[in-house]
This record gives sequence, structure tokens and C-alpha cells, in this order.
Amino acid sequence: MADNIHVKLPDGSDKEVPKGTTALEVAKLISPRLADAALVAKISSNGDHAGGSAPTLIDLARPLEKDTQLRILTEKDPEALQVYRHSSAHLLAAAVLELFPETKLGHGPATESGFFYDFYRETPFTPEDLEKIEKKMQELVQQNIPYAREFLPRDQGLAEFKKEGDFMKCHFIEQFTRPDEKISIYRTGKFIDFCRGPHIPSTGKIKAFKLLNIAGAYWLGDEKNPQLQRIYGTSFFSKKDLEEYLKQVEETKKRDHRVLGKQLDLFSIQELAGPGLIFWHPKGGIIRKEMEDWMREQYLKRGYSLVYTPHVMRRQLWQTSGHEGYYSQNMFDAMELDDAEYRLKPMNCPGHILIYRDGLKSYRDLPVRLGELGTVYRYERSGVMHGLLRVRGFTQDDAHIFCTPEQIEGEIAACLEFAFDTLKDFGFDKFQTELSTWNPQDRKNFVGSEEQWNHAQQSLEKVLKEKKIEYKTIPGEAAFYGPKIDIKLVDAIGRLWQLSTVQFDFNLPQRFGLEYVAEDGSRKQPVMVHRALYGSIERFFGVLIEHYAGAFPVWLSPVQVVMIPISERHAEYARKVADQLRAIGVRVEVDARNEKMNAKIREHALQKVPFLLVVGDKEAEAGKVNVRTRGKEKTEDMPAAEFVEKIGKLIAEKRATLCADPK
RNA sequence: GCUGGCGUAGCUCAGUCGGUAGAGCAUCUGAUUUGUAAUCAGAGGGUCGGGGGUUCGAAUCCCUUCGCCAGCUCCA
Repeated sequence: MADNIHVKLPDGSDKEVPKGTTALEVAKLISPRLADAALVAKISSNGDHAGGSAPTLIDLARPLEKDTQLRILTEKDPEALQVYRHSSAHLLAAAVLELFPETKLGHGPATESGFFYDFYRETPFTPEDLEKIEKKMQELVQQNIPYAREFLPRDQGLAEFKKEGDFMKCHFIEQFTRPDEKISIYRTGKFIDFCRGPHIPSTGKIKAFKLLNIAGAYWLGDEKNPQLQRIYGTSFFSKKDLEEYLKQVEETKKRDHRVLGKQLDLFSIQELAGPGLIFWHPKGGIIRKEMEDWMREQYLKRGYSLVYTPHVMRRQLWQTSGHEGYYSQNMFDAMELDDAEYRLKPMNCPGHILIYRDGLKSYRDLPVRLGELGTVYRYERSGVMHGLLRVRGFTQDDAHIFCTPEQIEGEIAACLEFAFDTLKDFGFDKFQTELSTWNPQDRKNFVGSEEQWNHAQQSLEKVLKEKKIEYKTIPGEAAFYGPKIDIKLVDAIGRLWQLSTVQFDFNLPQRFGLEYVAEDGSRKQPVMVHRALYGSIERFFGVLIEHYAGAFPVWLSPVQVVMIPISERHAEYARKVADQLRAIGVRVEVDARNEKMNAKIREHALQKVPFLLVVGDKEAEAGKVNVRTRGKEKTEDMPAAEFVEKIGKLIAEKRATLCADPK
């Protein structure tokens, strides 16, 4: 029959139904249980043409007009959760309008872990309001109100929203639709939203949700615009999932490097000294020393030279480098000295350039690789500081490579190798790589010629391909002076952190008139590469703390071993073993305090010390130690010499685990 | 910088209506000499973030300033 259409289901079967049948009705034909569980449908045109059209999600209530492949999505489909959360956002908006009808609506999408809705209202919402809103949402769920879709002529829709004073909705309609179009509206009780959907059938389907917090957000993300109140929430298919999520949030909080930094006495930030400035305490200091030693050793191994440059330099230098123009809003103010004005350095590059420029370079000298653990100061706006991750003073493992155009690909390849080796040694093994390129249309924000950009981007790309590194290209995200490769690492709980970066620069060599004498005796401009692998030692440390939740591998642990003598008479033996450990460079303490062994174990366990060695009569007589390994329930006895050998090996190999054998 | 919240002992936090600042842990002293996550007792410790105001009286109410937290914007 001409009025019938064919609906192909995921199991390969085919149903012939009248045109205009809804996805929900098809679900009912399959099974009432499926219809009950159904949340949203996914369609794509039949495979007459290769592949068919891209799949789209649609409301269950939408009539099917032509032959299609159909999949009914339920709680088992992750895509359905996105829709469910978007519908949760509408539920939130509906509740807010019931309680505070004067509120104007922005937009309310699903996010990675929940949803939000933006509101404009004179008086701010309070935490108590949040509770009321949540209760109202609960009521609306009880009422099981459908998410009803309608189409309105654009003018009529605009008029309706304008009447309500919903200036933001009007903006969206004008922005996203054409005058001749009908606009899509969803109605949930009194609440009407301009929205493409799709949505779940009705509010009754929402089983578990929670409003989390209120925060400010600029209208259209522009800080010149008025600020809206953004209410964040999350929702899940079951109470159990929601509780699990909330528990996970708590776990993440426990890993917070600011909390652990205090508990483990690693670092502090002092109000008297100023925000965004880090004080490294002895225990953090040891870890920093390990990081610095590691990096300096690698610099030398890989053909870098170590340099040191001043922290304040004349303003004129920053004018030459262009930082006075491009970067001054991020620099500390100038300070007047008797001869000139000086500024704290926000970057190390100009310093390294001056070293390069101090003396004529031959092509035989290249590449010149100048590395420094360079401390820089940047003025960050007061609201953006965050523990170790965003600070005003930090130390970069910064190096600049000056080379010939022919050498560039080899240098880039070596940098990437160096970067991955670094991250791996610190216990990270998953990465995402990004190539940031320019936007040829946006000449204002990118210096250099088209030829320079193309050449630079091609060489970066070539290296990535040759090294078989998977990467994403991000157009328009390059630095103004050249394209770059960023490496993001994935931490123990799956979060991404951007630290390592390798950047091309064709701006500074030109500004400083850098040159080298080529084979034919002519003067040529070297190519310059900026690269930082930790990025900032502070930030890298912060990420390390969270990655390990404070339980560092032995080689990084501030205290690697604590000797616990059972009573006073065992202290001497404990000291003897400690001396043996110290002799091979182990950081060991003897806890001979007049405390119970249990209390000592508890304390050092909380400090996440990798090994606690209990020694009493038994051990002292046999020359043994009783080893309590962090994270292991059972203790083990072994000769002191064996433990010394074992820990020596763990440290030398920078082993990420506490076991001597890999498996 | 913006919106909202918060700031009490070294730390974590309680403090009702505006009416004499509290607990646990930590610290110090003493006792105890200990077998795998907190021994007992006693003591000391406070510009209630800073400044100003209202009041007979302010940790509490108001103003202001600094700092912290969440988010936005911006970034290594």
C-alpha cells in the first residue's frame, strides 16, 4: 500500500506500518515492555544509498513519514542519558518558573556529567531556593507532565516570548532560525521553551536528580554582558547511579591537591605573601628536587645546555620582544630603578634569545638547545587562581631550540620523544595529542607569512605521522607566533591535563634579528622552537598529587621508609638499619618517640609512607625487618640486607608500584 | 575581574535570640616501654581574617577591605 512505510529494526526485521505511525507505537508493536522503557528514538534513512543518512534522535511521539531504520533507546543507551538530562534541565526551568514566574530564561543543555539552566532574575537564588526548586521538580515529576512539541510560525513564537520579556529566547530564535521557518517549541506545563529537542516522553520518567550549585555565567559567554545565574544539577536513570556519582565526587575531593598538600605538608600559599605564590615545604621540596634532577639530567643527556637568566629585565627588552604590546596585561607592573624601568619576566624566551645572540653562530653550531628551569611571574586575575594549577609565580622547564630549517623535523621528533619519555617516567601512560594550526582568515591574530605557516604546519604534521602519533587538528588554536603540538595526559581517574607543549616561533627570531652563517657564507635566520614538558613544575606537581592521590611512587616519596622500634631498647637496631638505607640514598626516618607502635603505624600510614619497618626483639636478633608495604594488608619478614637491596632497585628504576617484580 | 557562598585555636569544626569563646585532633609536661591504623592524665594555646560603624553590650547586625571556595571569562 502506498500509505504504508517500512521500518527496519536493529535485529534486521522489517515492520510495515501506516505512514504517520509514531516511534512509540512501533515500540508497542514490538513489546509493551519496550514501549514502557522507551525514552527516545533514533532514526536513519534506509540503506538504499550507501550508508543512508546520519542517524538522528527524535521524540517517541514524532510520526514516521517515510521508510526508515529505527532504534528505540532505553536506559541502556548512553545517548538516551543526554536526552534525559536535557529533559531534566527543562524540568528545572519549569519548576523555577512555577516558583519565580518573573525569571527570564537563557538556555539549558545537558553537560558531560549533568545539566544546567541559565536564568536572569534581579534577586539571586539562595541555597534554600535550590531546595524549594528541587521539591517543586519532584512534584512535577509526580504529575508526569508530557514534553509536548509544537511548531509555531516564527513571528508568532517571537511575539509570545517578547510578551513574556524573554529577551534571551528571542535572541536565540533570531540567531538560529530564518524568517520563513516554523520554530520548534516544547511545552512542559506552564513552561515553554524554544528547543530543537528531542525529549523524553514525560517528566514521570525522571527518576533520580539533584541540584548541585548556583554560579554566575555571562550571557553568551562574554564578560561585557550581564551575568546570569546558572543552576547546575545532575540526573541519572536510577537513585543508585546518582549516589554512585555523588560518592565519586567525594572521592575526587579527597584527591584534591590542595587538601593533600596540607595533609601531607607539601606546600602552602600564604595570605601575608600574596595569592598565587607557592611555598614549597620540605616534603614538597624533596619531590621538586627529584623533578628538577630528573629534568636536568635529561637535558644534558639529550644535548641541551643549561642556562640561567635574570628574573627582572629592562622594559626595553620587553618592547623588543613584543611582550609589552601583546602580553602586558599579564605582566607585573614595571618597577622604577635609577637607570630605567624593569619588569619581572613572564616568559624565558627573550633571555635565551639574548644568550643565543651573544656571539656569531655558524650553521655548524646549530642546533643550539638552551634549557632552563626558569621562574616566571604572570599577573593572573584574582578569581582564576587555583592551588598549584593556576598561580602567579611558577617555574617552567623551558627550553628553546635554534636550528636550521633542515633540522626542524628532527628536532620536533626529538622533543615529542622527550615529552612522552618524561610523562611515562612519572607514571602516565595515556595521552591525547593536538596539533593547533592557524586560521588564514584571521590575519590579525597570527603573525608571519602564509608560506611560513604552511611550512611549519606541514613539518609538525609530518613528524606526527612519521612517529605514528594519533592526533587531532584544532584550527585557529595556534599561538599568534606559530603552530604547536600539545600533549594532554590522562590521569588515574580519567581526567585530561594539558602540560607539555612544543611550539614553532617565527616571530621572535625576526624581532631580535637572529642569524647564523650558512655554508655559503650568507646570513640566515634560524628557526626557533619553544618547548616545555612539565609545563610548569607547580602545575605538574599538582597533577602528580591528584594522579597518585598523595601515594607517590617510592622514588618520589618524601619519606620512603620509617623505622618503628617496638620499644626503647630496639631503637639502636632501628638506627643501624636506617644507616644502611641512608648509605644508598634512601630517605629514612627512625620514629623512636615514646608512642605505641599502633599510633606510629597509623600516623605514617596516613602520611602515605611507602614502607614501615617494625623492629623488635625477633628482628634485632635475626638481623631482619618486618616490612609493612603501603596498601598491603600482610606484612612480611625479610633480612634487612634484602630490603635494602629491594628498595634500592625500586628507586633506581623509578618503579611506579611498590613491588620489586613487575607482575 | 564578575556572580554567589565562606572566613572562630596549628588542623577539622560547634557556637541558639546580640549577653563571660567551646570540642576533638595536634602541641607541651608527667606516667607508661608497648608486636601491626589512635595508651592514660594534666597543662598551655584565641586581634573570632583586617578596619570602621550601630548598640549599655558584637564572633553574631551594617559598611568596607583582604583572603578562600564554586562557576563564568582568561591561561602553563
